[in-house]
Amino acid sequence: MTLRDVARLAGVSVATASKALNGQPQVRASTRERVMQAASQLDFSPNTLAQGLITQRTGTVGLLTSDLEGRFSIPILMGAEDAFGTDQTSVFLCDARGDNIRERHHLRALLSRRVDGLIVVGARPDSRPSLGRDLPVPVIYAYAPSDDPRDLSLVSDNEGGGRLAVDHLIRCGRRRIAHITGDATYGAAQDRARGALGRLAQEGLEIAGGEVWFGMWSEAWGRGATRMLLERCPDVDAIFAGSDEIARGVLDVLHEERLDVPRRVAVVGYDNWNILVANARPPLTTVDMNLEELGRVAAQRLFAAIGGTLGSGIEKFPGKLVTRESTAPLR
Amino acid sequence: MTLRDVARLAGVSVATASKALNGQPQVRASTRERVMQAASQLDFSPNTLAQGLITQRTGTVGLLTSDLEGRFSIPILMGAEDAFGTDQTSVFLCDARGDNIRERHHLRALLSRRVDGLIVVGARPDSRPSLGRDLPVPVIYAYAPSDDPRDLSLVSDNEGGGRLAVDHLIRCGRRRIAHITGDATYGAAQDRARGALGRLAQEGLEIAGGEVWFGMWSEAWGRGATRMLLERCPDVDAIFAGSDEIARGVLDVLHEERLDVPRRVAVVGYDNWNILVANARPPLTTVDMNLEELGRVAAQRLFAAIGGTLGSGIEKFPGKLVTRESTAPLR
DNA sequence: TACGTTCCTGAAAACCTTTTCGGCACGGCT
DNA sequence: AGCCGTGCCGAAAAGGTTTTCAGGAACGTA
Repeated sequence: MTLRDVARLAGVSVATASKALNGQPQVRASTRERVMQAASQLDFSPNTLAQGLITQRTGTVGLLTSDLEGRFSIPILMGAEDAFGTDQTSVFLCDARGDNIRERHHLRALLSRRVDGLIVVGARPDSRPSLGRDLPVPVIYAYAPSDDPRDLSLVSDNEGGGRLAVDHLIRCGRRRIAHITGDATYGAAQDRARGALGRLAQEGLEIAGGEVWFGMWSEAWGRGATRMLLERCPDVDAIFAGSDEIARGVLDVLHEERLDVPRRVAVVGYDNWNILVANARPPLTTVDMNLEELGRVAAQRLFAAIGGTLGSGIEKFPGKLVTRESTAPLR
Repeated sequence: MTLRDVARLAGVSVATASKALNGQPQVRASTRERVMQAASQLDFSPNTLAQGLITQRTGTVGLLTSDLEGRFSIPILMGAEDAFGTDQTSVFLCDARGDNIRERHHLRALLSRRVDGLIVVGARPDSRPSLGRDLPVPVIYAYAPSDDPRDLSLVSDNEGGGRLAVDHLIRCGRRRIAHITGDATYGAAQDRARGALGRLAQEGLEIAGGEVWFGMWSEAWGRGATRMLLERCPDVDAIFAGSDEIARGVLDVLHEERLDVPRRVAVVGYDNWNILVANARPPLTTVDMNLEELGRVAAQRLFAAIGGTLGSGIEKFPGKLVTRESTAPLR
């Protein structure tokens, strides 16, 4: 099962066998053919440890995530896994469970396995501590940016997403647009709200209800806020929810109040979380953060940086609006 | 950064340095101390590739999943990751996207990386093709069993889960219990139904509505089936739903019909999918498949089998009932 | 002093591959 | 005939570690 066996079967030296299998030019075509045949006959596959030891490339990367159960890591992880493909690169998955010292442990383990690079996926879209600048491999931060601006971070453009949602509502002819969103301590909530307000201002509109409704990332808050909103501003004709969960709560109350969606009130969510949007009544128009794409690009950037050098700063990824039946033009 | 550097700094040979760091007995205490000091001073961490090359143990395992986005792989993956810990073992994550040839590719890559073992996580609870018996490393199938009974598979006990749910409803004093569930081609749906019917028979009860309602794993089906059920059997006092999604649909219709949950009708779901059960009105009693535990045990079994040998057959894992407000004793 | 023990240390082989470089054979040229 | 160039192949080193085994020192005993 080793190269030596292949070489013996083909009647050549290991050196020649190696060159034959790796497409090196200094080997006669007929010899190469014999080696290839021997290799496939023995079902030979090279020991990547030995390869890595000598080439100083392992063809592995570490994926350091902080919460696997969180729904944001997964699409990014899939995108990255996808981009690396099965060809050359394998991915070490490490979940730090949000624990800093576990993260250091994982980091240490990954480095001693000589990974070629690292992708760090945060749990919340707010910035997280840098792993440090003195690592022997390139590092890319995804979703949650590093707090060190010299690192390279890829994040979702929340402000753009908020603008996108409101823009769509305006194009649907809505004029009394409210915004119900989650925890105000989340940068993402602030950014989405800023984008929404910006687009409204551009149109000369005020936010319906007089303010952005910050609260929690839950259906219950979506329900509660909607009731308060309807009391203060009964003629609202569109609600932009800061998450699909909140949007579900919003829909629930509108349904109870017999306010037709989308004819009377249009609703836009955020996240494009399939289980929520597909089952909603009616199916929910929402902003998709394009996380798979983000993961894919992270992988590509990392791949390009291996051996070379990495950029720095925070790169924002635009989301995209996915329209379903919860929004429609007025009449 | 290599062992040679450590040895040089400590004034010993690499052999002695290796033995000192690995706790081998044939080294004087003072010498060991010097080596340890040198190692920590240089922040030395051994090259696991070289170690693996010589010890024939890489301390890595492959996690071969068929659908990452599926919600079932993730908890299992977390349990496994958890059990391996950061100490010795790292996990290669490979997602085959349900594609058979991609799976073969990944398998080949993992073997050439000399993983010490494999965990295969299926997408559906039905059986899947075996990877074969002639692999050089132990393999454990999780969630979806292998179709070869000589392999070792760890799966969730769906029949037990169905029994558990109905048992709880009976203890709550319910007598007219219905079962609305998903796609009849899923073994899991059949098993849960069998468990439910078995427990009912044991109590001398018939299923309310006269039959198990098979359909789809969606809220919409939950709503539709509930309407039909209420028409055929208006005095139903409990509904066991085959998934939390379906249960959400059930709750929705009961809410519309002003049938109080749990006083008038009790509802039990399946999966304990947090986003759905926590946000439900009222929060949903449900069966938790204990998938993290399953993943954890899979990892432990695999770890034990490395070097040794593995059992075979299908091992079932009991679920557990998580009670919330959607069920309560009658009066 | 000579010898056997015990304890510790280091040289070297091994794991498997890649890559460099020297060498061999052969043909063509002067 | 002697020389050079070209094309192909193999010996050997390298990568970093573990493990075996031989040897040296110190010590006690005869």
